[in-house]
Amino acid sequence: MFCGKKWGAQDLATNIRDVAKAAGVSVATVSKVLNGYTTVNANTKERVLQFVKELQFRPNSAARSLVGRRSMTIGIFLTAGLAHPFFIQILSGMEQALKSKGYDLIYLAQLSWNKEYSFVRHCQSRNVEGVVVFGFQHEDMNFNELVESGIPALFIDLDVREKRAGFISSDNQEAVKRVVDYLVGLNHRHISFISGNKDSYASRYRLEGYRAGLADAELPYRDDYVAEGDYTREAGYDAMNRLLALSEPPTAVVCCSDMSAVGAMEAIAEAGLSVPEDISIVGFDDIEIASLVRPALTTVRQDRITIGRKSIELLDELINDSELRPTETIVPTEFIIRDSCGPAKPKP
Amino acid sequence: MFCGKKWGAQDLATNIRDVAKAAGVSVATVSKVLNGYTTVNANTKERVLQFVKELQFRPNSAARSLVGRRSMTIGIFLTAGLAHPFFIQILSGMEQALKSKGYDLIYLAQLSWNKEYSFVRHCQSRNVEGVVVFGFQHEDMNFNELVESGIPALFIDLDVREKRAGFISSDNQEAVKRVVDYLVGLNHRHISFISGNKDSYASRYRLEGYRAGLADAELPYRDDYVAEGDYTREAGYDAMNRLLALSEPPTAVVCCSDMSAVGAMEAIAEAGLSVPEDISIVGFDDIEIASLVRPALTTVRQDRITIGRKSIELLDELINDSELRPTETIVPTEFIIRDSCGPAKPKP
DNA sequence: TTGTACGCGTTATCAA
DNA sequence: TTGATAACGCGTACAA
Repeated sequence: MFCGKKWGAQDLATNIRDVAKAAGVSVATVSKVLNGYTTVNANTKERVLQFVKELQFRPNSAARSLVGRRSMTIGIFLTAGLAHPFFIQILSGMEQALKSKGYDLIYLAQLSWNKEYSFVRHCQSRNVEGVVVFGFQHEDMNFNELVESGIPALFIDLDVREKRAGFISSDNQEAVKRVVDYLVGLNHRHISFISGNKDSYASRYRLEGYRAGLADAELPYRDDYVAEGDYTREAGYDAMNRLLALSEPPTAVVCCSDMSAVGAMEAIAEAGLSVPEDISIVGFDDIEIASLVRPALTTVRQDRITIGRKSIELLDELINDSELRPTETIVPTEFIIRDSCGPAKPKP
Repeated sequence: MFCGKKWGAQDLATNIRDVAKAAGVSVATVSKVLNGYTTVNANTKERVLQFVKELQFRPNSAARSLVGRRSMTIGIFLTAGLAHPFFIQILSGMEQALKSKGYDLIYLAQLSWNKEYSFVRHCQSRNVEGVVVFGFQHEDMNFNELVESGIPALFIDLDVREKRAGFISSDNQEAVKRVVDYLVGLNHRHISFISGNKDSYASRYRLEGYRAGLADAELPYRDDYVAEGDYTREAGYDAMNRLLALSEPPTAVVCCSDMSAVGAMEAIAEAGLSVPEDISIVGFDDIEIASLVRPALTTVRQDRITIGRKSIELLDELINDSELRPTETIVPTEFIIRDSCGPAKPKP
């Protein structure tokens, strides 16, 4: 059976009254000291702080958020679950900022998609001050409810410009344009694109970059050179097979993720061709696998640490300034050249 | 500036009083309905539940935990940070159990190692009901404080048997013994072991398994065949180079992680040797990379989903039964045979 | 400069 | 079977 709120035999958690008693002042004074009021005598302040330290006092956050002060809690809202290979790197970036801003991170595990459940209500019941959202589309359930709730929200990889909501993403368009420029410089004239989920924000802008790169080189845009994927290895494999079946297959392929690039390379190997001699491949993300695979993958590195850190910093601004206009932040990428690209084969 | 606790123009969060008013009953009655008391009329119960649904009422968890009821919050305590490649898979397993038990997960980001900071106080101030701990050693700071605090704790990969604390891990010893048996079956007589951090719990028991396997095959244990690593690729690379420098290098190597196996394979390739023709390699974990690398890595799969799920289930038991004796749980592993092992070369 | 007293939203006790 | 009310720990007007 559950045996009360505390864990030990007796309640050991010191509260503000213990500190007040020890320091010989009132609880109000202790509270003022802790909340940075200047209307308190330097000596008493000193004394109070000393006992706070001695008794290892930490204000109970439940009581604190109950009286209407801050809960110092940020929620994360993920469609893909915590273990998403890309998101997890973002988390490390978030850690630093969370720490320096003093937030703890709460993962609302109860998330479910049935009608009874409301993510917003869940946040409210937890007194969450703001949320980071990842893996979302505009059409998804709960989206409007979230945006309209006025809970400060920061979206990763989804362009949301609403009151109290901002977003952050890599410079997808510029990144892919640079990749195409690079391939053009290697004399490629038949360049394909394997997309991510077709209406995901990131994939859309990467496609734009692809078109811009072609336009810049005065190369025609061909529908059949764009193969739809969904960021996965399997989708990359299938997409590549479709491209190989064309009467005039591409000599270079830009993929929307490293995993789909790996899948594409497998398809190429199965077709008896080789990378980069026959076909050049470029990935996206620079996950660990990119440098492990053979040939090592030329790819676009997303600065996930910065994305994570900035997410929290921006969310913190959104929380602290209710009048802030919608913010959007684009994080530069880095082009990592390894071994999966080579000069285009001269026409036979 | 910060503008009050709520996000919108007015406070929209319905509370228990709103529900009571709407249903024409007292707050006490609503509370009883919500907490499963049977001393409430079926009709009123019905009415109350209807308005709870209609108003989308969710009890404020801060208020709830303040009055001494449960906070439904579980903390995680990691030395390695959230992005640890192994831990992240465990998280997915935890998700399911958290959801079904009704917990949310809080990551105490403020974690720091200075003297002022007390992890236990942090948990108490957040009313955390229990913690999952990963990446810890017995000697680590805060360890005693945590164990003595009486906060229910579940350790992953660390053998802790204390009041209110239990642990879970893979069957490390058995797993490695089976690997050695397998290699012996391939006629290997010179089998090395690349360890993880030498005093980590997992590495210690894997070493035991290695010794047991050798003993079983009546093969001598040689100190110089055990190379210390720390689970990383770099350490695996270095360790392998030390093994290759022996006057009688091993023909098979058991590694404590897939990443160190990858490092070892790189060292072997650089030495002009090949896997598995010259040297057989076995990894541990079966992370995604294991199947991507060439040759695909033969390895031990840890059932991370089960480890994660059981962590929460066990912790839940620890939370709900203060008299529970220390629990320990060993999760079976699976031996995954791929392409990195072959028969031992006959002596020249 | 300090202290008293009320309220935050909920649960538990006890009287009705 | 229901309702009034005292906690829970803290922040903050307002009084001293």
